[in-house]
Amino acid sequence: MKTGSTGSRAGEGGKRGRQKRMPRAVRERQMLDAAVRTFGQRGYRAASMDEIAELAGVSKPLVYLYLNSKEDLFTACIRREAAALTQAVRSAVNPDAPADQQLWDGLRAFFEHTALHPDAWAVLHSQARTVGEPFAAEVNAARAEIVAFVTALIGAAARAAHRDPSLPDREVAGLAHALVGAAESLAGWANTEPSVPAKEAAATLMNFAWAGLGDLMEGRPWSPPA
Amino acid sequence: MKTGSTGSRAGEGGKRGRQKRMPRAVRERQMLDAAVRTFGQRGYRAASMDEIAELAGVSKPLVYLYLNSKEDLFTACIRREAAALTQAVRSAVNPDAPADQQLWDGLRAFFEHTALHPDAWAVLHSQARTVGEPFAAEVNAARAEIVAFVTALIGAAARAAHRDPSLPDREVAGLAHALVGAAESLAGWANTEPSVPAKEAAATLMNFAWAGLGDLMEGRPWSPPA
Amino acid sequence: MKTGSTGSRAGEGGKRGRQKRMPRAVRERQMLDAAVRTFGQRGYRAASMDEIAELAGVSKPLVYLYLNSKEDLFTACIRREAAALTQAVRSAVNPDAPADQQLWDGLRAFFEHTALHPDAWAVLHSQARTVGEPFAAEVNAARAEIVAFVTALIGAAARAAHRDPSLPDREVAGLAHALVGAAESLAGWANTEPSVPAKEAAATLMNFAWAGLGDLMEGRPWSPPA
Amino acid sequence: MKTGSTGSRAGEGGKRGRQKRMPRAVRERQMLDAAVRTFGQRGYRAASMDEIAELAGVSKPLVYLYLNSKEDLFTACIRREAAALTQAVRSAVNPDAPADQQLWDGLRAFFEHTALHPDAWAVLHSQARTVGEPFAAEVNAARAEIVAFVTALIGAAARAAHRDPSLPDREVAGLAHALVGAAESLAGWANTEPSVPAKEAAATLMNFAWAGLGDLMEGRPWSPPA
DNA sequence: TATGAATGAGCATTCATTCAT
DNA sequence: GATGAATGAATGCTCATTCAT
Repeated sequence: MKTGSTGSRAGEGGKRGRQKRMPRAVRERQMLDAAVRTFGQRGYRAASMDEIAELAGVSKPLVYLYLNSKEDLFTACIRREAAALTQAVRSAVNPDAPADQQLWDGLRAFFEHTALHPDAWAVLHSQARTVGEPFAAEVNAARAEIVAFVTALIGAAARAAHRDPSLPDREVAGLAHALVGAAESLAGWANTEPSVPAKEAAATLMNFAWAGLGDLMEGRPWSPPA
Repeated sequence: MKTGSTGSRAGEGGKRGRQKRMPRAVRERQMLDAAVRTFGQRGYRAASMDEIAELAGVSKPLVYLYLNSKEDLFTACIRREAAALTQAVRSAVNPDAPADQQLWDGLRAFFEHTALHPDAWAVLHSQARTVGEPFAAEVNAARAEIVAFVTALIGAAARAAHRDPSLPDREVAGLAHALVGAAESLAGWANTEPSVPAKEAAATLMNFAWAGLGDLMEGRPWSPPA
Repeated sequence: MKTGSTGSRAGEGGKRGRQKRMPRAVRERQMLDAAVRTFGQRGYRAASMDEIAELAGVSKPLVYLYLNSKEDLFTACIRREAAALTQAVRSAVNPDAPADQQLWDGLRAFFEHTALHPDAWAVLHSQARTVGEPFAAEVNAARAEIVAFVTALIGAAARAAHRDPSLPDREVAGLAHALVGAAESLAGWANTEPSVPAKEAAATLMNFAWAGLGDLMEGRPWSPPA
Repeated sequence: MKTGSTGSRAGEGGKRGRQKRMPRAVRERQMLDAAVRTFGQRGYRAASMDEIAELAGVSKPLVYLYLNSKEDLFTACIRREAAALTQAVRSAVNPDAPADQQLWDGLRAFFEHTALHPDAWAVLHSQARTVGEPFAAEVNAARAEIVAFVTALIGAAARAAHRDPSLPDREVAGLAHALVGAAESLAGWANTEPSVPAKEAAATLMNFAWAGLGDLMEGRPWSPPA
């Protein structure tokens, strides 16, 4: 809904060619859209402010006036898209549902969101991992938030399963990292290969994560609730 | 002009300052080492040929003489490190062992290798994902090789489990991607957090992948063979 | 559209934030004040119109509306501050007093004024010397006026001393330049070093100028009249 | 002798148009010459690296390779020209001569040097006074060295004149500042007005400084020794 | 085999200045 | 009388790449 996949919104009238005089908030969103797209496709270093400004339909000075610097612009992209993604996942999950249901819902939302906003996903996933850049903290924070979310999910599920003692914390953290990594990888796979729908990707991962390869091989897949 | 018989101290003696006249193969390896290190730490765009040349202890023109261009140099890094990694994994796996043993051995080798060569791993994993760059093909090929390896492994295991019909090919491919992604993510986690040994990372992943979260929660973890 | 009778608090009341609707003369003085301060502290090139406008508490277009361009603004600063300085000096000097008294009074006024308005002095002295800039003429004119004043002073004194032939014009001009330069340098010194009061600076210069180093060394300083 | 007033040294042959492949030291001197000229004529901020590079007959990257940054380049100019000027003055003064002789010799050397290298003098005097710039320290150091030299001279003269107690230190420092300022001002005057030879400027200042205006008016000028 | 010298092209950033309201 | 929105044109600096030796 916000990452500029939708080219030009119809109805604003006429010629195209550099719309003039819009309120700051609108221009800022246009710039962020353009930036997400450019950063997503070229990477942070390779993206040029010229290209972003042009794609946003404004002059470069305006970009600087509103967003300060390339680094700040990128940080703003990260923040916006990370918030959008976590929001999408969070609002798809019912915290009172059983653990596998929660996971299933979250994964579906995740794959749907990443499929819908591939550039945003590229910014978060591929481009942002670069070490040494000053925004590394921002990116890691975003990822850490997701991992923490999953960690809590798994931990709660484990406790709910009456196990005592439950899994050690470090084990749980490791599992969360593994799960998130698997999801990231599958998201890339689903977007690259022609037509792997979000639901199928989610199902594959759910099978993998919940039943385990061992069960799958024995013909005991996990099956979607409800 | 001056035919240097022993003008400068031969061999490794002395202060270190810029060794002269060594065979091409050696020089090339020095350059690749420097390049992997620099690319791994800075990323492709941020790494400068100046820095690489200096770290390699040679002049820039020599780098160009031997390795042609920044792009070619990076491609060479990818190729070398991808080969090293796949070689490490492959040679740890006995194709006649049971599937879970094979997976276990492969994972251990993977985590050990990435822990041992973090810059190489960074080049393969983080830095190389950048789309749009001309070497994307090379990187994808390397990853595809690993995925194919895992795919074959899982496929064989499934067939060996007497299931009929076995899992559909696309499902298997998806599982392989998930597994590889989980491994990649865990490798980053193991290297970042203080002191998660390769073996533990491998065990965590093996548990996750083989037994599944469901089993784990019920207290039925996978246990290492032998 | 809305005819602002007393919509916003009139006069000086309230928080300070951007006073609306004041007479042009007042606004102009605010701008010049801000400009003198900024130019004095940053220099002509380094000062930005943004900073000046902000310091003046108005928007940039207003500055342009009233003062046309950066160059014109700077010229206006020069003119205002040069007039203030010469006025201060002139009005301190009684043209009927003896020459040394006139010089003494003028110097004191000069050092007092520059100590009181360091930014104005910086604009006149340091920042404005830049050759090549289009306002060089204005600055030189201001300085020339002071030199001419001193020249006249010295010339009159010489003639009054019954010397015949009096000092040649060029010699007098040179002396005036020397005296002005010495005063400028001492003004900088007095303002930089901690606590050299204007009066002391004036006395030092008066001694130097009137008695000469030779006399000083022989123990024959000039002593203030009255 | 070193500030590029002399356009192109004859004898290096032929076409002009970007001499190729010269040793680093030579190129560096060319760059400094060009920089002194440009900074002297335009000022620090207004001078562009492009212009300097072009005037030096090299490409901009080479300037950066050899001299690092605009700031460093300017600092190098200051250092070189300050050293040249102080050297010129120092080597003209015989420390065993009487004080007025020393002053006379020093002043002559000063006016000759500044007349010979007007751009260098502009860099030292006009352009460099800008406050807030990072090289202010360098410039002030250079000026402080000259002032210290003059201070020592005056102090020694005072002591040699058997006066007891001699002038207080602060008084001496003030006199030195006044003298240096007068010299600076006269240097500008001598260079601006058509044809005031160095010797005449020196004589004017010497009269002013040594005899004092009072003596001059009474017809008792200082007369050159020897 | 190996390098000091050199550059074309691009990039992030800033600034004085102007519309349209 | 006053301003939010917007830009053309520089400017400092870096980098991959190549000669000439």
